Amino acid sequence: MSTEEATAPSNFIRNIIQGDLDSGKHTAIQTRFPPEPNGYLHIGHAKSICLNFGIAKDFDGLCNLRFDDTNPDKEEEEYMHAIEEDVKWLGFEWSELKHASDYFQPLYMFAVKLIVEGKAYVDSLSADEIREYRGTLKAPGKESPHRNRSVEDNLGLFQRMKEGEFEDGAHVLRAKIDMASPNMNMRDPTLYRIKRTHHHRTGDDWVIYPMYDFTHCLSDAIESITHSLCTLEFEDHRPLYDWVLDEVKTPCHPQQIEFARLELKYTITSKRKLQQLVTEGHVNDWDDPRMPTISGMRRRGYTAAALRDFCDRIGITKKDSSIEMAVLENSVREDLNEYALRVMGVLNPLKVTIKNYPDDQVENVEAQNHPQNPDMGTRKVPFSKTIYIEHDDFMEDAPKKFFRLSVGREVRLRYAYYITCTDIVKNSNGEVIELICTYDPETKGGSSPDGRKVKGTIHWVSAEHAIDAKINLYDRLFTHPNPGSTENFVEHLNPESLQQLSHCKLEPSLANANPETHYQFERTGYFILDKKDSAKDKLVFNRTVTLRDAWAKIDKQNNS
RNA sequence: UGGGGAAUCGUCUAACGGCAGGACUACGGAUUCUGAUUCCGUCAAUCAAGGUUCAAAUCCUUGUUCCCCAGCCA
Repeated sequence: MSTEEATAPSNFIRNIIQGDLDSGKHTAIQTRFPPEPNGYLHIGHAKSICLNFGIAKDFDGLCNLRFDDTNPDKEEEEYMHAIEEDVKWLGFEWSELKHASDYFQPLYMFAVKLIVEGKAYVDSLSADEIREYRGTLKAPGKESPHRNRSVEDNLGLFQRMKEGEFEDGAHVLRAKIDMASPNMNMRDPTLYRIKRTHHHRTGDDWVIYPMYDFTHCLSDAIESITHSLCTLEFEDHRPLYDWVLDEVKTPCHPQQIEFARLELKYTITSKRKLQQLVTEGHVNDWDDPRMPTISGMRRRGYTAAALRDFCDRIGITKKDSSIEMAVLENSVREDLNEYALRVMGVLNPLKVTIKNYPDDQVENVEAQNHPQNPDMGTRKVPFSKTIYIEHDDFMEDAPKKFFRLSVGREVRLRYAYYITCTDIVKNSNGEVIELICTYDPETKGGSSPDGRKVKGTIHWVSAEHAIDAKINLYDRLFTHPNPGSTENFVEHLNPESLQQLSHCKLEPSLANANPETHYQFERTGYFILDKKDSAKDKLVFNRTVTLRDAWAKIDKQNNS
């Protein structure tokens, strides 16, 4: 974009940080984005990325990318690469790339320290028993019979857990806090579990893995994070976050601040559910353009600038909210409008024969690549006797407000001539398959010497010169505004979320289209070449987003 | 009386005791060789009830509604 992006609007977290800077509590800001590599990043992560990296950028601080890889059962290498790619694509640079697994050794030492100080113990209850002992939301839990083992016993047991002497699940290390706490997280939370799973980074070095609550706060402290930003569901974990840091006595004690997750209407932002869509084949992959994943949106043609703008617009608060798709689409249109190359493409072709146009004549009309920005230049588009126009641009029984083609009506062909429809040709089913028109040779270039007004301008391609393409049109993935809240979200998938058109006709310049360039097919929307499904002789375009359509509204009103 | 949070136009979000503002949407209108863009305009909100105050979205009291927590997930 030509204009510099303004800094993000303020919010309560930025206010806190500004306050900490003003008061001298901090002289430099350090944040982090801590994804678990167990799936692809989605629009909700984009919110967190923009927040964490955006704050670091605007306050002249640093932001780390840290993989929260403490559960090898779920985590994979593939996801890490995808996440790195997505963060970079969004336009951010991390200060350091870290892994929670980098800290397994110091974490172990911290655990030993807690044991020595009588703040942690090895419990030998089964998972089921631990659950029973935990009590309920309203009833206090009761202490494990192993809670008062001696420090020596605990040390020995924990050591042997680490050395692989016990079966998975035989023992866990727990913090000794308060089994009667009204906060369930404080009822002696598990710190370590035995898990004989190969870790994608540490291999088989460890058979015990630290839990999130133990790992996260300490990782933050190790990295000298000043503000640890996370979502609302971790609010109840903050006392534990602080407890661990206080008991381990880390020199750095980051402040955890929670904000509301992003919810987008008519979609889901749950890695588990997105994963399910992929595994059950409801979508083609994580980067299916209908997915709210960063990779899906990228493939669809959404831009990083649009996503950043969207994240700025939605704000940061502690209130549960659900954003309308229109906000996202607005950000996408606003960005693309600036620089998308204007071209002509016909999605549903209707043949038009211009009977008074010379049979073998071909004229190259000059078309602007961006009417609002002449610097983007012009191109030549071939025009001939037989062309295709959009089927929707003809109506047999057209209302007065319909400014396009109908028998006896005149329209302007963009950058070419005025044509008037004189006859129509139908097939045996009564469907219109061809229009017979005349053109006015005096109107070349799109204006007439007599200055007569033509209300409608339509796009077209020369039949002989057109190139064929497939085009994917997308609609919302779900028909329910909040599919995630329903019993079975899969039941609410929109059967019409993907419409594939296979006989589209595009102007010849598109033969050289590349998947990095955003196009506006005039009057129909923004498109991008699909980088996966396209080949030299087989073009596949994805419609990123439609243009606003005033006629669609009028038409809808007429029909209702 | 388990604990922890949150309530402002249809949807988001500002205002931190002093004119309830902005964005998106919707609806009008102007311009237009894209029914696009651009421009102008209109509709539209403080969860409720009390209280304090010259003045309350903001402070106090009492309610109401919604969200989160009982993984050896994060």
